[in-house]
Formats: sequence, C-alpha cells, structure tokens
Amino acid sequence: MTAVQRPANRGRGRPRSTEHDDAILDAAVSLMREVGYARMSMEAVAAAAGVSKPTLYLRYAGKAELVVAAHERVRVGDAPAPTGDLRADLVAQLRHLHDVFARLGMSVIGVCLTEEESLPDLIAALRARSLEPGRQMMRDAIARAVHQGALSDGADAETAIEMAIGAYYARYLAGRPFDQGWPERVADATLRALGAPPA
Amino acid sequence: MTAVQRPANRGRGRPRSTEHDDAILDAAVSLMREVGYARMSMEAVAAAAGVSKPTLYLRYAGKAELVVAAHERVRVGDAPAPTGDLRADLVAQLRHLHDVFARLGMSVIGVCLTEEESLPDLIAALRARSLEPGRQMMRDAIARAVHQGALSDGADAETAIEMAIGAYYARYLAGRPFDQGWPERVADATLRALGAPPA
DNA sequence: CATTTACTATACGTTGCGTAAAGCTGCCGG
DNA sequence: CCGGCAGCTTTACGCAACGTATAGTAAATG
Repeated sequence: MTAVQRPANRGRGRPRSTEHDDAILDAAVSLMREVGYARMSMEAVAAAAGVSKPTLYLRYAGKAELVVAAHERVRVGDAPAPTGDLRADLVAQLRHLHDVFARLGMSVIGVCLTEEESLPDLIAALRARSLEPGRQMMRDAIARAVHQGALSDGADAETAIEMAIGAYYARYLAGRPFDQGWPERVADATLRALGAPPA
Repeated sequence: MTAVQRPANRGRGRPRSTEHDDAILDAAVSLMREVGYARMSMEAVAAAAGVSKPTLYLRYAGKAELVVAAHERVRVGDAPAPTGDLRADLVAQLRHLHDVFARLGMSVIGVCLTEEESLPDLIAALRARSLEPGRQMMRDAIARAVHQGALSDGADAETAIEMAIGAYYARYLAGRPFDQGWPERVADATLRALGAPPA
C-alpha cells in the first residue's frame, strides 16, 4: 500500500503506457464479472492484461483501489444525458444503474463496505466519482420539474432520490430479477412519493 | 471449508458449550464493529472469545459464515412487533434496520456481495434468515392496511417495500447521517408512493 | 467403563497480497 | 545526440491470515 494514484505526469522519463492502462482495467472488469472479487487475484489480472505484477502496483495501491477504478470507468462510460422530462430521466438513470452493475457485479460495493474501516478513502472515492454524479443528475431533474411547475416546491427530493436508487440495491440483495418494467415502476412510485399529480 | 453448520446434536458425546457459542458471536460482533471485516482475523475472534481456533471451525465453515451468523443473531434480537398502524410499523422497521447496522456495520452485506460468486449459499442464508423476515413484516402491514380500506387495492407494495428498505442502503452508501426524522420521512414518502391519502 | 463428541495446544500447508532487487527500454530535455 | 529519468520485466521474497491436521484431555451417554 505505498504506490501513488497518478504522480502528476510531468514529462520526465518514459511515459506510462495508456494501452496498459486500458488492458488492466479491461482485465479487471472481465475477471470481476467471471469470478467475483474474492476469487479474483492480482496475478490473474496481470496475466490477463499481459502485464507484470509490479506494473499493477505502480498504478493502484491495491486490489481494492483497482476494482474501484474499474467501476468508475464502466460507470462513466455511457451516463445518460438529461432530457427535460422528469419521468424519462428517472427511468434512464435507473436503467443506467442496472447496466453498470450488470457489467461488473455488485462486488465493488461489497469491497467498499468490508474495507470501510481500514480504507476509508476507498468508499470516499466511490462516492465522489460514481455515486454522487448519479444523484446529482436526479437532483437537477427534480429541480427542473419544480421550476416548470410540474412539481410542488415542498417535495422531499433527497428522500425520493435515496429511495429510487436504493430500490436497486434492495432488489439486488433480495435476489429478485430485474424484469422489463422495473425502472418504470420505480420511477412512477418515485413521482408519487414526490407528490406529483397522477398522470 | 469442511465443517458443518450444526450436526444434528443427538446427545451422544460431550455437548457443545452454549457459552462458547455466545462468546464467539459476541466477540465477532465486537471486532466487527471495531475493526471491520477486512481487519478482523479468526485468531483474534478466538482469542477474544477465550476459545481455540479449531473450536471456531467446528461451528462455522469460515470467516464469512461466522459473520453472517453474528448478523442474524443481532437482527433477530429485537425485531419490532406489528401494531396495526401502517405508518408506525414502517417507522419501526426502518428504525430496526438502522439499529442492526449501527451495531454491526454494513460489512456483512459487503461480505455477501464480494463472495457472491464463490459462496452463493452465503447470500442465500442472509436473505432467508435476515432480509426476508423484515420484508415480510412490511408486506403484512401493507396487506392489513388494504384490508382496512386505508389503502387502495392496486398499490404496488413490492416496489414500495424495495424503496423503503433501499433508502437505508443508499443513504448509508452516500455517507449521509441518519438524523432524527429520517425514518418518518421515508415512511411518509413510502405511504405517498403507495397512493395513501395525505394525512 | 467404553464410546463418542467437544475442546486445547501447537504446528503446519497454502494462498495471495504487496515489495524488493537488478536490469532493460523508451522518451524527454538540454 | 546523449544523459538520465521513469516505466516495464523477471524473479524472488516476506508475511499475514485462512483453514487443517495431530495428539491428547475433558465431559457427556449408555
């Protein structure tokens, strides 16, 4: 646990290979999906990426950090853009949530929870770089709806957002499948929770 | 990973010490809260419980299983009884959820997520013995309210339950504090999501 | 009393994380 | 064009922690 995240690459010696950057993250994502966090070894990631082990540790301070980085990359991949329609934006955000975890699994969350006491920076990074952007998008969409008069001003937006996003976690934990209409059902329930007039 | 959960204690040889049972689970709970899952070692649990390491493995097949058992015990401790008032029951269940994780931390959930691919029985046990009972209590409370006519029949109960419980997970992950009015805010939002007439 | 099971103490095998040492390799700055 | 810095490889290692094996003692039942 000594290596640095990214030492302000001033062009001194040999530059870091971006192809290796990609290969490492791709390998991490694949292995994560295939065998999960517990059975994924750093040796295996290095091998799959065609890279030596010290190269991994040059970039990431440890297994946990690597996994969080992999998650961030997947997450940022195709974040939905706001459309102006609150319901549509909620649905899009919920679908996105599902897509992300369908590609990586929820192990990432698990790591942050099990290491919370030992590596507090980890969950902080996850929050700042992956979780918070999603919430912010929902906050904006709600504020826009209020501004348009489609929603009354007193709506408890934070609670509604927590419930919408949380619905994903709870359903995943419960082991229930994510069927076709799930995002719509949650979006509609969220709108009701916000006090929106029934469609 | 060979030991058995509980080999049908027919009173043949020396009976298993229930004091040891308790000491082990108590030690696990304490250490869990103090250092988290990642830094909690089986040796430390054994030492804190005043027990030798093989005694641990006589009861639990591994660290993960031990932690899930500890969680179950805390959870069952003081599960709230239904009162007949839906809002009160929702609030009670949410408070209970918070109490449980305040005592143990969310590492338990983390373990189940990181080991999901390697130990599927683990998350299954968590679901059956800890998660499902809480959901069932909420389901019953909602069904009762429908029966009393306080709620219309078409309410999407499962989605509402997912959102109510999930709100806890999402807020925890976001790192926000659980202030005084949180359970009430979520309960009220849940009632609105269920289409309950405003109080 | 014999048997069966629990428990202790100790030591061990194994896995996998993270690091260290030594030596090339490629790129930038002067 | 060349000195030097940083990236990369190979190999090997230290080490923590999980889980197990062995041998002997303790406590219950029939």
